[in-house]
Amino acid sequence: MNYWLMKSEPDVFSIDHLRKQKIGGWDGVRNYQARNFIRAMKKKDRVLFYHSNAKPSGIAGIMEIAREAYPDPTQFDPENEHYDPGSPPNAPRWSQVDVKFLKTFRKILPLDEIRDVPALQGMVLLKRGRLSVQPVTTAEWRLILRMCS
DNA sequence: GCCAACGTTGGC
DNA sequence: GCCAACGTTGGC
Repeated sequence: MNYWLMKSEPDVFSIDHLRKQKIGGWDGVRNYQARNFIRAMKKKDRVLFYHSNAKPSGIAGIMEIAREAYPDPTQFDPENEHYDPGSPPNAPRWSQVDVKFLKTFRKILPLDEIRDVPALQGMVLLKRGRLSVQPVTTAEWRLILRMCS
């Protein structure tokens, strides 16, 4: 079992949206490093749902991988804001996964609280602020779940 | 809305 | 292959 963290702006897609629809497609990732993590995800892997550009920004809950990587259709849709005319149809550049809602934390875990926890100083979230899909260690996962459950 | 960080693009 | 210009992310 691997653990991950994925970011979304709640104005666009929040954990409440996912809770209502139960399963959602995580499309629109347009960064190669993030894409490579998407492609490494396995069914049942667990994911922290992070709200970015929020008040406050932080971890809102958890989900799991419901479907492993497949081509993100929005890359071929000229009407879509994530359209990528350079993506070869026979070797699509961008992938997505489907995620399943598991739980909303009673209280969001804000970024500034994460910064205050010594055991979480190594989180990719703190070191690589702009990466929208990133791995989480087992120790980080367990601690965050303990803090938020 | 500002701006720092950083990824991508494209000229050379 | 370098690097300046530019665009995007995301905290504040």
